Amino acid sequence: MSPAESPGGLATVDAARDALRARGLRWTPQRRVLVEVVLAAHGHVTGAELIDRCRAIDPDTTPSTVYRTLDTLEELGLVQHSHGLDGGEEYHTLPASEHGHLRCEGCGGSWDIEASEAEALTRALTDSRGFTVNLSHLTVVGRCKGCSPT
Amino acid sequence: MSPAESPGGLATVDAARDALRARGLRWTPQRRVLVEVVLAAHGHVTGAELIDRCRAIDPDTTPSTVYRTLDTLEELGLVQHSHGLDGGEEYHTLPASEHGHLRCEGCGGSWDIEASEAEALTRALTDSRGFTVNLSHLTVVGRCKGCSPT
DNA sequence: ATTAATGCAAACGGTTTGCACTACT
DNA sequence: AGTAGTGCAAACCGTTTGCATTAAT
Repeated sequence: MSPAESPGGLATVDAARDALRARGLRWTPQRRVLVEVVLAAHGHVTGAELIDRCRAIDPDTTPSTVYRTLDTLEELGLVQHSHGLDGGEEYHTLPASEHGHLRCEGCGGSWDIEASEAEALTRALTDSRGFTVNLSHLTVVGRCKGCSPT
Repeated sequence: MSPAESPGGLATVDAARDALRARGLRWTPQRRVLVEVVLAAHGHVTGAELIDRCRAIDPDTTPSTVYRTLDTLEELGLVQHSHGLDGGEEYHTLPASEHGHLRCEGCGGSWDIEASEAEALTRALTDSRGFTVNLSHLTVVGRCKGCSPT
């Protein structure tokens, strides 16, 4: 058995390799590069960004391979995507705890919103409408302290 | 003077015409069509959608004109855009009150979130981080009552 | 040997641009 | 007459696809 059943996140390169192989999928150099890049980013990155960073490691990186692998990783629950300020897709590793994102329109900064922080909202919506919030898809846009409207 | 100073929203075709002319901008047939369509939609519509609906009225509608006019209308504060489930741009008229959106991943349904409903969240973020939420850019994704995970 | 995955190149969809022309004021 | 706005066509960007080839198992 593995050291510990990961709660779903992409914790290490080895975990990704194991997860893929466990499903009869293959572990390739290209996938290794992408997984490394995704892990190193531990934030929110667009597909195009990921391609660039992969190319920094392997200049021969191909878009189709990256996108296809991202799809695969998402199916395995190792990464997830949401949408950024410009509406573009953004990928991020699935961390131990589900969380939302905070984006500043001024500086472009990004922070996590913990479940506890969003609880007031999620509970309000559940109570009043029976609506279940997908926290990891939640992006709150606005202005951070430093970029506040004077 | 106008009947009533609109609080910013796009209420009628005439209001749009007046707002444009007040800035030395022009009122054209194409703009009239788009404004009619946007008003009729009173929901969230993508740019592509708007183009289609405009074409239903005027088959000669051109994408560039629509997008350019949407930009103009947004500058005037008559419409605003946010992002949908797929990350695509969605336009909507600026209603009297600022509000967020609720989107169901299951059925694609869309509802408004009133300021009061989101207040718990906005206040929490303001208090703890000095972050000012842009409510009209807020889209909460999840599952509605009917589409709830069994 | 099997078949998953890659690389290429082309297509895609929505949006944006440059430029000459049109038409609102 | 003056200039904002239009229409066209081409470019753009990130993403997706088909297909023949390569390589992990």
